[in-house]
Amino acid sequence: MKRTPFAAMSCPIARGLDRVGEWWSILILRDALQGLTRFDEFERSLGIAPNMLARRLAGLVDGGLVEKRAYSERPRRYDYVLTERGRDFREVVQALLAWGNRHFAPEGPSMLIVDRTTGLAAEPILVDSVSGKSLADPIFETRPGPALGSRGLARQALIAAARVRHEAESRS
Amino acid sequence: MKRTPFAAMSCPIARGLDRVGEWWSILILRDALQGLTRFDEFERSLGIAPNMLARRLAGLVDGGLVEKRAYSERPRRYDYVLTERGRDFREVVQALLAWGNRHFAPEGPSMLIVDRTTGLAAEPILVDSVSGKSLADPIFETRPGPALGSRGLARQALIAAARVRHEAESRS
DNA sequence: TCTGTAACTTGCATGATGCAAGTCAATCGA
DNA sequence: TCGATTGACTTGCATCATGCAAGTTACAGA
Repeated sequence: MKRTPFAAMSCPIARGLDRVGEWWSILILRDALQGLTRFDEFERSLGIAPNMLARRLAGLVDGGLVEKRAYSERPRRYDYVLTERGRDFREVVQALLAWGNRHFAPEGPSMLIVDRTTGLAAEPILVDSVSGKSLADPIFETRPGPALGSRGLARQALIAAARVRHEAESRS
Repeated sequence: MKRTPFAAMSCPIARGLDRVGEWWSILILRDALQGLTRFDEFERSLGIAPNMLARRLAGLVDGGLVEKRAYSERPRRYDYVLTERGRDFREVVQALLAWGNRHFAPEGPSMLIVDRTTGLAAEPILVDSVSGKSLADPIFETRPGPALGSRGLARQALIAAARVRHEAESRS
Protein backbone atom coordinates (compact mmCIF):
# COMPACT_ATOMS: atom_id res chain seq x y z
CA MET A 1 0.00 0.00 0.00
CA LYS A 2 3.01 2.16 -0.49
CA ARG A 3 2.65 4.78 -3.18
CA THR A 4 3.82 3.00 -6.32
CA PRO A 5 7.21 4.39 -7.34
CA PHE A 6 7.47 5.63 -10.91
CA ALA A 7 11.25 5.46 -10.94
CA ALA A 8 11.23 1.83 -12.04
CA MET A 9 9.21 2.56 -15.17
CA SER A 10 11.17 2.97 -18.35
CA CYS A 11 9.58 6.27 -19.30
CA PRO A 12 11.27 9.64 -18.89
CA ILE A 13 8.03 11.28 -17.80
CA ALA A 14 7.42 8.71 -15.08
CA ARG A 15 11.01 8.89 -13.90
CA GLY A 16 10.90 12.63 -13.75
CA LEU A 17 7.63 12.62 -11.85
CA ASP A 18 9.11 10.26 -9.33
CA ARG A 19 11.38 13.15 -8.29
CA VAL A 20 8.98 16.07 -8.50
CA GLY A 21 5.53 14.51 -8.43
CA GLU A 22 4.69 14.91 -4.78
CA TRP A 23 2.49 17.58 -3.32
CA TRP A 24 4.51 20.83 -2.87
CA SER A 25 7.66 19.77 -4.71
CA ILE A 26 7.00 21.75 -7.87
CA LEU A 27 5.93 24.84 -5.96
CA ILE A 28 9.16 24.67 -3.99
CA LEU A 29 11.06 24.49 -7.25
CA ARG A 30 9.07 27.45 -8.57
CA ASP A 31 10.24 29.47 -5.58
CA ALA A 32 13.80 28.27 -5.85
CA LEU A 33 13.82 29.27 -9.52
CA GLN A 34 12.71 32.74 -8.49
CA GLY A 35 15.66 32.99 -6.14
CA LEU A 36 14.52 31.76 -2.73
CA THR A 37 17.11 29.71 -0.88
CA ARG A 38 16.30 29.77 2.84
CA PHE A 39 14.11 27.43 4.81
CA ASP A 40 12.01 30.17 6.30
CA GLU A 41 11.65 31.94 2.96
CA PHE A 42 10.03 28.84 1.50
CA GLU A 43 7.98 28.40 4.61
CA ARG A 44 6.55 31.90 4.43
CA SER A 45 6.18 32.04 0.68
CA LEU A 46 4.24 28.80 0.55
CA GLY A 47 2.47 28.72 3.87
CA ILE A 48 3.68 25.14 4.22
CA ALA A 49 4.16 23.40 7.56
CA PRO A 50 7.83 23.11 8.53
CA ASN A 51 7.82 19.33 8.81
CA MET A 52 6.44 19.01 5.28
CA LEU A 53 8.95 21.50 3.96
CA ALA A 54 11.81 19.63 5.62
CA ARG A 55 10.63 16.37 4.06
CA ARG A 56 10.19 17.84 0.59
CA LEU A 57 13.56 19.59 0.66
CA ALA A 58 15.22 16.36 1.74
CA GLY A 59 13.49 14.63 -1.15
CA LEU A 60 14.66 17.21 -3.65
CA VAL A 61 18.22 17.03 -2.32
CA ASP A 62 17.95 13.29 -2.63
CA GLY A 63 16.73 13.54 -6.20
CA GLY A 64 19.65 15.79 -7.06
CA LEU A 65 17.59 18.88 -7.85
CA VAL A 66 18.69 20.91 -4.88
CA GLU A 67 21.90 21.19 -2.85
CA LYS A 68 22.14 21.95 0.83
CA ARG A 69 24.91 24.40 1.46
CA ALA A 70 25.99 25.76 4.83
CA TYR A 71 26.25 29.54 4.70
CA SER A 72 27.20 29.75 8.36
CA GLU A 73 28.92 27.51 10.88
CA ARG A 74 28.14 28.54 14.44
CA PRO A 75 25.21 28.68 14.27
CA ARG A 76 24.86 26.07 11.53
CA ARG A 77 22.55 27.47 8.87
CA TYR A 78 21.77 26.36 5.36
CA ASP A 79 20.93 27.57 1.90
CA TYR A 80 19.05 25.36 -0.50
CA VAL A 81 20.44 25.99 -3.95
CA LEU A 82 19.33 24.51 -7.25
CA THR A 83 21.69 22.14 -8.99
CA GLU A 84 22.09 22.06 -12.76
CA ARG A 85 19.33 19.46 -12.87
CA GLY A 86 17.06 21.68 -10.83
CA ARG A 87 17.74 24.74 -12.94
CA ASP A 88 17.03 22.70 -16.03
CA PHE A 89 13.54 22.05 -14.69
CA ARG A 90 12.79 25.69 -15.39
CA GLU A 91 11.20 25.04 -18.77
CA VAL A 92 8.72 22.61 -17.28
CA VAL A 93 7.66 25.19 -14.72
CA GLN A 94 7.40 27.85 -17.40
CA ALA A 95 5.26 25.60 -19.56
CA LEU A 96 3.02 24.95 -16.57
CA LEU A 97 2.78 28.66 -15.89
CA ALA A 98 1.73 29.34 -19.47
CA TRP A 99 -0.86 26.57 -19.36
CA GLY A 100 -2.19 27.81 -16.03
CA ASN A 101 -2.52 31.34 -17.34
CA ARG A 102 -4.39 30.12 -20.39
CA HIS A 103 -6.90 28.03 -18.42
CA PHE A 104 -7.11 29.06 -14.80
CA ALA A 105 -6.80 32.82 -14.76
CA PRO A 106 -10.28 34.18 -15.45
CA GLU A 107 -9.45 37.47 -13.72
CA GLY A 108 -6.31 37.85 -15.82
CA PRO A 109 -2.77 36.62 -15.17
CA SER A 110 -1.27 36.98 -11.71
CA MET A 111 2.17 35.95 -12.91
CA LEU A 112 3.88 36.70 -16.17
CA ILE A 113 7.13 35.91 -17.88
CA VAL A 114 8.49 39.19 -19.16
CA ASP A 115 11.23 40.06 -21.62
CA ARG A 116 12.98 42.79 -19.70
CA THR A 117 14.65 44.26 -22.74
CA THR A 118 11.24 45.13 -24.19
CA GLY A 119 8.94 44.86 -21.18
CA LEU A 120 6.62 42.66 -23.18
CA ALA A 121 4.98 39.54 -21.77
CA ALA A 122 6.34 36.36 -23.30
CA GLU A 123 4.15 33.72 -24.90
CA PRO A 124 5.99 30.47 -24.32
CA ILE A 125 5.66 27.72 -26.89
CA LEU A 126 7.60 24.51 -27.27
CA VAL A 127 9.67 24.29 -30.40
CA ASP A 128 11.90 21.60 -31.87
CA SER A 129 15.33 23.19 -31.94
CA VAL A 130 16.36 20.84 -34.75
CA SER A 131 13.68 21.78 -37.27
CA GLY A 132 12.49 25.01 -35.68
CA LYS A 133 8.88 23.84 -35.88
CA SER A 134 6.32 24.08 -33.09
CA LEU A 135 5.89 20.82 -31.21
CA ALA A 136 2.13 21.34 -31.37
CA ASP A 137 2.43 20.44 -35.05
CA PRO A 138 0.89 17.01 -35.70
CA ILE A 139 3.98 15.90 -37.59
CA PHE A 140 5.50 15.23 -34.18
CA GLU A 141 4.82 11.92 -32.59
CA THR A 142 5.96 10.24 -29.40
CA ARG A 143 7.75 7.00 -30.19
CA PRO A 144 9.61 4.24 -28.40
CA GLY A 145 13.32 4.90 -28.04
CA PRO A 146 16.20 2.40 -28.15
CA ALA A 147 16.25 1.76 -24.39
CA LEU A 148 12.58 0.85 -24.04
CA GLY A 149 12.00 -2.24 -21.91
CA SER A 150 9.53 -5.05 -22.54
CA ARG A 151 6.96 -3.49 -20.27
CA GLY A 152 7.13 -0.34 -22.37
CA LEU A 153 6.82 -2.30 -25.58
CA ALA A 154 3.61 -3.85 -24.29
CA ARG A 155 2.36 -0.32 -23.67
CA GLN A 156 3.23 0.61 -27.23
CA ALA A 157 1.17 -2.31 -28.47
CA LEU A 158 -1.83 -0.99 -26.52
CA ILE A 159 -1.33 2.43 -28.04
CA ALA A 160 -1.08 1.02 -31.54
CA ALA A 161 -4.29 -0.97 -31.01
CA ALA A 162 -6.10 2.13 -29.78
CA ARG A 163 -4.92 4.02 -32.83
CA VAL A 164 -6.26 1.33 -35.15
CA ARG A 165 -9.59 1.53 -33.34
CA HIS A 166 -9.75 5.30 -33.72
CA GLU A 167 -9.07 5.02 -37.43
CA ALA A 168 -11.81 2.44 -37.83
CA GLU A 169 -14.21 4.76 -36.01
CA SER A 170 -13.36 7.77 -38.12
CA ARG A 171 -13.86 5.76 -41.33
CA SER A 172 -17.39 4.86 -40.25
CA MET B 1 -5.19 17.63 7.90
CA LYS B 2 -6.61 17.65 4.44
CA ARG B 3 -4.09 18.12 1.68
CA THR B 4 -3.88 21.89 1.24
CA PRO B 5 -5.59 22.88 -2.00
CA PHE B 6 -3.52 24.97 -4.40
CA ALA B 7 -6.56 26.24 -6.29
CA ALA B 8 -7.05 29.16 -3.91
CA MET B 9 -3.55 30.52 -4.53
CA SER B 10 -3.28 33.29 -7.06
CA CYS B 11 -0.54 31.65 -9.08
CA PRO B 12 -1.08 29.91 -12.40
CA ILE B 13 1.39 27.17 -11.52
CA ALA B 14 -0.34 26.38 -8.24
CA ARG B 15 -3.76 26.45 -9.86
CA GLY B 16 -2.62 24.16 -12.60
CA LEU B 17 -1.06 21.74 -10.15
CA ASP B 18 -4.28 21.61 -8.23
CA ARG B 19 -5.77 19.83 -11.25
CA VAL B 20 -2.88 17.61 -12.27
CA GLY B 21 -0.66 17.42 -9.22
CA GLU B 22 -1.82 14.15 -7.75
CA TRP B 23 -0.06 10.85 -8.07
CA TRP B 24 -0.93 9.24 -11.47
CA SER B 25 -2.76 12.20 -13.01
CA ILE B 26 0.03 13.28 -15.32
CA LEU B 27 0.78 9.73 -16.40
CA ILE B 28 -2.88 9.28 -17.28
CA LEU B 29 -2.70 12.44 -19.35
CA ARG B 30 0.46 11.16 -21.03
CA ASP B 31 -1.46 8.06 -22.10
CA ALA B 32 -4.51 10.04 -23.18
CA LEU B 33 -2.25 12.26 -25.29
CA GLN B 34 -0.90 9.14 -26.97
CA GLY B 35 -4.42 8.09 -27.87
CA LEU B 36 -5.71 5.86 -25.09
CA THR B 37 -9.36 6.42 -24.23
CA ARG B 38 -10.69 3.31 -22.48
CA PHE B 39 -10.70 2.50 -18.80
CA ASP B 40 -9.01 -0.84 -19.23
CA GLU B 41 -6.43 0.57 -21.61
CA PHE B 42 -5.29 2.98 -18.93
CA GLU B 43 -5.46 0.25 -16.35
CA ARG B 44 -3.20 -2.06 -18.33
CA SER B 45 -0.86 0.60 -19.62
CA LEU B 46 -0.21 1.98 -16.16
CA GLY B 47 -0.62 -1.02 -13.94
CA ILE B 48 -2.82 1.12 -11.74
CA ALA B 49 -5.50 -0.29 -9.43
CA PRO B 50 -9.01 0.24 -10.82
CA ASN B 51 -10.26 2.21 -7.83
CA MET B 52 -7.37 4.66 -8.12
CA LEU B 53 -7.91 4.98 -11.84
CA ALA B 54 -11.61 5.68 -11.33
CA ARG B 55 -10.81 8.39 -8.79
CA ARG B 56 -8.17 10.03 -10.94
CA LEU B 57 -10.35 9.98 -14.05
CA ALA B 58 -13.20 11.51 -12.07
CA GLY B 59 -10.79 14.21 -10.87
CA LEU B 60 -9.63 14.96 -14.39
CA VAL B 61 -13.21 15.12 -15.66
CA ASP B 62 -13.93 17.43 -12.79
CA GLY B 63 -10.99 19.64 -13.62
CA GLY B 64 -12.17 19.88 -17.21
CA LEU B 65 -9.20 18.08 -18.75
CA VAL B 66 -11.08 14.98 -19.82
CA GLU B 67 -14.60 14.25 -20.99
CA LYS B 68 -16.54 11.10 -20.34
CA ARG B 69 -18.34 10.03 -23.46
CA ALA B 70 -20.60 7.00 -23.84
CA TYR B 71 -19.63 4.96 -26.90
CA SER B 72 -22.29 2.38 -26.21
CA GLU B 73 -25.66 2.32 -24.50
CA ARG B 74 -26.71 -1.19 -23.56
CA PRO B 75 -24.24 -2.03 -22.16
CA ARG B 76 -23.20 1.43 -20.98
CA ARG B 77 -19.55 1.93 -21.81
CA TYR B 78 -17.38 5.00 -21.84
CA ASP B 79 -14.52 6.67 -23.59
CA TYR B 80 -12.39 9.20 -21.78
CA VAL B 81 -11.46 11.89 -24.27
CA LEU B 82 -9.24 14.90 -23.76
CA THR B 83 -10.88 18.30 -23.85
CA GLU B 84 -9.20 21.33 -25.38
CA ARG B 85 -7.74 22.09 -21.96
CA GLY B 86 -6.37 18.58 -21.70
CA ARG B 87 -4.87 18.63 -25.19
CA ASP B 88 -3.27 21.95 -24.37
CA PHE B 89 -1.42 20.25 -21.53
CA ARG B 90 0.63 18.47 -24.17
CA GLU B 91 3.50 20.95 -24.06
CA VAL B 92 3.94 20.48 -20.33
CA VAL B 93 4.18 16.73 -20.80
CA GLN B 94 6.61 17.15 -23.68
CA ALA B 95 8.78 19.48 -21.60
CA LEU B 96 8.76 16.89 -18.82
CA LEU B 97 9.71 14.18 -21.28
CA ALA B 98 12.64 16.20 -22.55
CA TRP B 99 13.81 16.94 -19.01
CA GLY B 100 13.46 13.29 -18.03
CA ASN B 101 15.48 12.17 -21.03
CA ARG B 102 18.22 14.63 -20.21
CA HIS B 103 18.53 13.59 -16.58
CA PHE B 104 17.08 10.18 -15.90
CA ALA B 105 17.93 8.08 -18.92
CA PRO B 106 21.46 6.78 -18.36
CA GLU B 107 20.84 3.83 -20.70
CA GLY B 108 19.59 6.14 -23.42
CA PRO B 109 16.08 7.39 -24.12
CA SER B 110 13.16 4.99 -23.92
CA MET B 111 10.78 7.53 -25.43
CA LEU B 112 11.38 10.10 -28.10
CA ILE B 113 9.48 12.82 -29.86
CA VAL B 114 10.05 12.31 -33.55
CA ASP B 115 9.46 14.50 -36.57
CA ARG B 116 7.84 11.99 -38.89
CA THR B 117 8.59 13.95 -42.02
CA THR B 118 12.32 13.54 -41.39
CA GLY B 119 12.45 10.73 -38.87
CA LEU B 120 14.72 12.83 -36.68
CA ALA B 121 14.33 13.05 -32.91
CA ALA B 122 13.14 16.44 -31.77
CA GLU B 123 14.93 18.53 -29.16
CA PRO B 124 12.21 20.49 -27.46
CA ILE B 125 13.01 23.95 -26.14
CA LEU B 126 10.72 26.66 -24.85
CA VAL B 127 10.68 29.80 -26.94
CA ASP B 128 8.89 33.12 -26.62
CA SER B 129 6.69 33.28 -29.70
CA VAL B 130 6.67 37.08 -29.48
CA SER B 131 10.41 37.66 -29.70
CA GLY B 132 11.48 34.24 -30.93
CA LYS B 133 14.10 33.99 -28.18
CA SER B 134 14.70 30.96 -25.98
CA LEU B 135 13.07 31.27 -22.58
CA ALA B 136 16.28 29.97 -21.02
CA ASP B 137 17.76 33.38 -21.85
CA PRO B 138 18.29 35.38 -18.64
CA ILE B 139 16.53 38.40 -20.14
CA PHE B 140 13.30 36.63 -19.20
CA GLU B 141 12.00 37.12 -15.72
CA THR B 142 8.89 36.00 -13.89
CA ARG B 143 6.93 39.00 -12.66
CA PRO B 144 3.69 39.76 -10.88
CA GLY B 145 0.75 40.22 -13.24
CA PRO B 146 -2.21 42.59 -12.90
CA ALA B 147 -4.45 40.12 -11.07
CA LEU B 148 -1.99 39.29 -8.30
CA GLY B 149 -3.60 39.25 -4.85
CA SER B 150 -2.16 40.62 -1.61
CA ARG B 151 -0.85 37.22 -0.60
CA GLY B 152 1.06 37.06 -3.86
CA LEU B 153 2.43 40.54 -3.39
CA ALA B 154 3.81 39.51 -0.01
CA ARG B 155 5.53 36.62 -1.80
CA GLN B 156 7.02 39.06 -4.30
CA ALA B 157 8.44 41.08 -1.41
CA LEU B 158 10.15 37.94 -0.10
CA ILE B 159 11.61 37.28 -3.54
CA ALA B 160 12.85 40.84 -3.88
CA ALA B 161 14.50 40.62 -0.46
CA ALA B 162 16.21 37.37 -1.40
CA ARG B 163 17.45 38.96 -4.59
CA VAL B 164 18.96 41.88 -2.68
CA ARG B 165 20.68 39.41 -0.38
CA HIS B 166 22.14 37.47 -3.32
CA GLU B 167 23.49 40.66 -4.85
CA ALA B 168 25.10 41.66 -1.56
CA GLU B 169 26.72 38.22 -1.39
CA SER B 170 28.08 38.37 -4.90
CA ARG B 171 29.59 41.83 -4.27
CA SER B 172 31.53 40.54 -1.29
C1' DT C 1 -25.78 -21.95 -19.00
C1' DC C 2 -21.03 -20.82 -18.83
C1' DT C 3 -17.26 -17.89 -19.98
C1' DG C 4 -15.60 -13.51 -21.10
C1' DT C 5 -15.35 -8.36 -21.46
C1' DA C 6 -15.75 -3.63 -19.89
C1' DA C 7 -16.16 -0.64 -16.32
C1' DC C 8 -16.39 -0.11 -12.20
C1' DT C 9 -17.35 -0.56 -6.44
C1' DT C 10 -16.37 -2.01 -1.57
C1' DG C 11 -13.51 -3.08 2.28
C1' DC C 12 -9.92 -2.55 4.67
C1' DA C 13 -4.47 -1.70 5.58
C1' DT C 14 -0.79 1.44 5.56
C1' DG C 15 1.63 5.44 4.10
C1' DA C 16 1.53 10.50 3.19
C1' DT C 17 0.10 14.91 4.62
C1' DG C 18 -0.86 18.37 8.06
C1' DC C 19 -1.45 21.07 12.42
C1' DA C 20 0.35 22.32 16.80
C1' DA C 21 3.85 22.52 19.69
C1' DG C 22 8.55 21.92 21.16
C1' DT C 23 13.76 22.11 20.48
C1' DC C 24 18.31 24.06 20.03
C1' DA C 25 22.00 27.16 19.28
C1' DA C 26 23.25 31.63 18.80
C1' DT C 27 22.58 36.64 18.48
C1' DC C 28 20.31 41.08 19.76
C1' DG C 29 18.55 44.79 22.58
C1' DA C 30 17.81 46.96 27.09
C1' DT D 1 22.77 39.57 32.11
C1' DC D 2 18.52 38.10 30.66
C1' DG D 3 14.47 37.76 28.04
C1' DA D 4 13.20 38.09 23.08
C1' DT D 5 14.07 36.87 18.50
C1' DT D 6 15.86 34.32 14.45
C1' DG D 7 16.66 30.28 11.70
C1' DA D 8 16.14 25.70 11.04
C1' DC D 9 14.24 22.25 12.23
C1' DT D 10 11.94 17.79 15.13
C1' DT D 11 8.07 15.21 17.60
C1' DG D 12 3.43 13.71 18.33
C1' DC D 13 -0.48 12.64 16.81
C1' DA D 14 -5.00 12.95 13.60
C1' DT D 15 -6.86 12.33 9.21
C1' DC D 16 -6.64 11.84 4.30
C1' DA D 17 -4.80 9.53 0.15
C1' DT D 18 -3.17 5.53 -1.91
C1' DG D 19 -3.23 0.60 -2.83
C1' DC D 20 -4.35 -4.42 -2.94
C1' DA D 21 -7.83 -7.86 -3.22
C1' DA D 22 -12.10 -9.09 -4.16
C1' DG D 23 -16.81 -8.37 -5.58
C1' DT D 24 -20.43 -6.29 -8.82
C1' DT D 25 -23.29 -5.22 -12.89
C1' DA D 26 -24.68 -5.71 -17.46
C1' DC D 27 -24.32 -7.63 -21.52
C1' DA D 28 -22.46 -10.78 -25.62
C1' DG D 29 -21.15 -15.07 -27.65
C1' DA D 30 -20.56 -20.29 -27.64
